[in-house]
Amino acid sequence: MTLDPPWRPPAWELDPSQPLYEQIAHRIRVEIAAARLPKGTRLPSVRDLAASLRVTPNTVMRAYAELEQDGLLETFRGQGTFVAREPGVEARARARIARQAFEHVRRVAADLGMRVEDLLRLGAEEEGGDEDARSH
Amino acid sequence: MTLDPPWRPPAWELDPSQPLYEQIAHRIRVEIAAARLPKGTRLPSVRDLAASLRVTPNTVMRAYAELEQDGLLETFRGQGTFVAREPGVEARARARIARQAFEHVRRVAADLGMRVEDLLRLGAEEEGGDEDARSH
DNA sequence: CAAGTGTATCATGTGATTTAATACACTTAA
DNA sequence: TTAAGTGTATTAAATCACATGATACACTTG
Repeated sequence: MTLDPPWRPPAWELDPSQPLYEQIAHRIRVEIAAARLPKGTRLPSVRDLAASLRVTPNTVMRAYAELEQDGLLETFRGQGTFVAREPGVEARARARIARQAFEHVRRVAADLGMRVEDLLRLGAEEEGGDEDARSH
Repeated sequence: MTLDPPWRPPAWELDPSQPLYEQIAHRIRVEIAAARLPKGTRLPSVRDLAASLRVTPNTVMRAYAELEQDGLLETFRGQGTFVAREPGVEARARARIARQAFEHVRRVAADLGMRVEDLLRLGAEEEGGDEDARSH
């Protein structure tokens, strides 16, 4: 075999209380968006990544499937899973993430009746503060 | 009875795939942060809100408990649940939400190796666009 | 053919969430 | 005192998404 040296994922910690397959998909999405995963790059096989993450192949499958659904990946039976060659994948992935982030703060700001600008300024000021301010 | 006219929640839809008690807590948190729920305001009784949301009293209890834990509410047995009188509740609630929102975009930007400023600018441009841009 | 790909389908287990039904402790008005 | 309305606690059960584990199939390449 040894067609292409498959991309090797960086050390991953799967902690946060989010579905495993979502975490996996998210990490890959980010790697693509950040252009650290060039188009055409071969991903680890479902079984390999599963083993490396101490997870079931089924779970990795679900992550890959979601990303293929998004058009970020393309798979070929018997060959492997690759970052989509379609032009603009990185840009699309990046734009998508950026838009979601913006809409998030947009909604929060609207809920509070604030402008996005002011909300973020306030949030930045609170950096590292608060913790458990109220002594109760 | 009829001590105080308890605060009447606006029409609520409990759709998003988040725990019910989290959704309830979030809505109240926002109302407090936005100062639409002044300190000392009496909330609907656990049973009333539960009935109005077509939910179990247990679920509302959990939401109230979480907010009391955060110091946003204070409860008195036999009397009811109220917005904490402690000075600065609204500000604290608002600051907390703002900080979380900021840290969110902060992390996303870091993941992409972008500055928060640029991330949001990009996200704002994409407003309403994309949808399902890739034709696959 | 053999080894390595993706894919599909089960049955099963697990854990958080939610329901439902009670029961208890307290406060207030009648 | 009584009754109605508060919050609170407990228990059993149902549900559901998630993840596992095992197995089988389809395909590509050397």
